[in-house]
Amino acid sequence: MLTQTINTQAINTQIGGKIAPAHPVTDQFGAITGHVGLVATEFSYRKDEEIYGEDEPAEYVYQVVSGAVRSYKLLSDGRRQIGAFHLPGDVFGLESGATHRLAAEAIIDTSVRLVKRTSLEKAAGTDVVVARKLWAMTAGELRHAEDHMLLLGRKTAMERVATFLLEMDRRLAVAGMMALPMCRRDIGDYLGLTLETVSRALSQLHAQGILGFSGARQIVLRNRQRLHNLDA
Amino acid sequence: MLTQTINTQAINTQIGGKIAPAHPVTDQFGAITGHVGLVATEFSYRKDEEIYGEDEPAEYVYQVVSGAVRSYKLLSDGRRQIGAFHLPGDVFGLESGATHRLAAEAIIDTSVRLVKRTSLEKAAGTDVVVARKLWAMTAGELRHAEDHMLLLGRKTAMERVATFLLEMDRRLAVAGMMALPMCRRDIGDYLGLTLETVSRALSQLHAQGILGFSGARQIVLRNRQRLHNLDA
DNA sequence: CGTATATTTGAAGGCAATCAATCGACGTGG
DNA sequence: CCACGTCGATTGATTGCCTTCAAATATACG
Repeated sequence: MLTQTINTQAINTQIGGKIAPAHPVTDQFGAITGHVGLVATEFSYRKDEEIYGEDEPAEYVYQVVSGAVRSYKLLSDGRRQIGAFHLPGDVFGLESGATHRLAAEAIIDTSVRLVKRTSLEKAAGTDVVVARKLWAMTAGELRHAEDHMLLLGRKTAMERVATFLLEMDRRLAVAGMMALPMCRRDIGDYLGLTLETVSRALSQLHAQGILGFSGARQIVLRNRQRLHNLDA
Repeated sequence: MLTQTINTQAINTQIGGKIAPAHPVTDQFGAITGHVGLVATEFSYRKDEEIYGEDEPAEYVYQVVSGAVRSYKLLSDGRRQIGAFHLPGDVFGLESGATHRLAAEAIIDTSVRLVKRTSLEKAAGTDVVVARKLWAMTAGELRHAEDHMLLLGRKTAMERVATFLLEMDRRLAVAGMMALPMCRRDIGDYLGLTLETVSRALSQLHAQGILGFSGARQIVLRNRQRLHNLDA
């Protein structure tokens, strides 16, 4: 399963250069592992590979090094709701309880760092700074979920797509351009829409000159203000 | 503003008899205040009174003693998404950051107990048990939000109403009957539907004999199994 | 008991889903 | 280098579920 075990300090050194270079302050994983000297491990998943299943015991906490991950729930007939996308630098799979409440899959080839949940629990039991950090990370996920409930319950299709584009622009734009790792179906399952509706909304935004394509997943926002206006 | 200040121990004694009699184990507020001897205060709100606004500084953490509370977000044009209902025994308004992410209003006349957020923060800084409890409470809210995203993004109107009824049945049924504190509009704004759609779904369930009414807000579930089947 | 509010029910319309076909991008092998 | 095949994305036509608009009925409260 696990390919290698390396010293945390070495990993933290890597972070500055490789992970989330745009947001060095928000490397929450490193903040924890660096603080208590936990041993982190690296591991890789291929496109569409499951990382963990819904209701599975939460053995590890993960941080995306490269690639992208989707967290989702399924209904019995296959309907899927993606609760979050995890991009380089993001921590996912953190649970206060014993099991994962959503399943996680690699969207593309992805490498992660991971630490045992029990190690974090133990560290939190002796170090209030770690405990505070774990709480803050869960609270951050809750904030995102609350915003997303508003989107899913009350926004129109165009508003949802506008919100999505602004979120992705904020999280993964490099030089004004974003390379989406996920397909239209993933976007639809994140926004509570069908892939066709997502495609139509993007086409409409393209026709209005609000965004440009260089391939279906390479998008450049040409007018963030108008996108904000479409976002209710 | 605040009507009285009373000893925590006395409050905890009250809890057993008055608050959440059906779930004495899950009194998380008492677990904290009892542990570190925080001073709790009681306060009352009238029907439809605001308890705090969205993005307001989070000065207090609350527990419903009696009544009911709705937490919600608004879009600029007035569309509303209720994220959660808070019933007797529930803690709400707990934030890891400095501000409330949702607004809160009393649905009916409501009394709460509250403690200063800074007191809890301080307690969590010296007592890892308190810190762990705060994390667990936020994680519980996150779990509910994740379930609710699935409902809002992927369930049909009838499935949403069935889910709602089973949730309320679990949380506030007494002797097989539930007295809903909230109106149809609140239910609709919780489920991402209109009040008319909620009403039609309830009428249909009534016509099928799955539930009975004694007044629009007094509901008795006559067949939980069939309701579960409707819940995907 | 009367009035205001909440709920139910009906009729019509609209937005997104579904069903279906074409287009385009990418990787492979000839 | 290009033909081919596959998967993903776009576009079109139609359907349908839920919303909107409207009115009647029920409930709560002074």
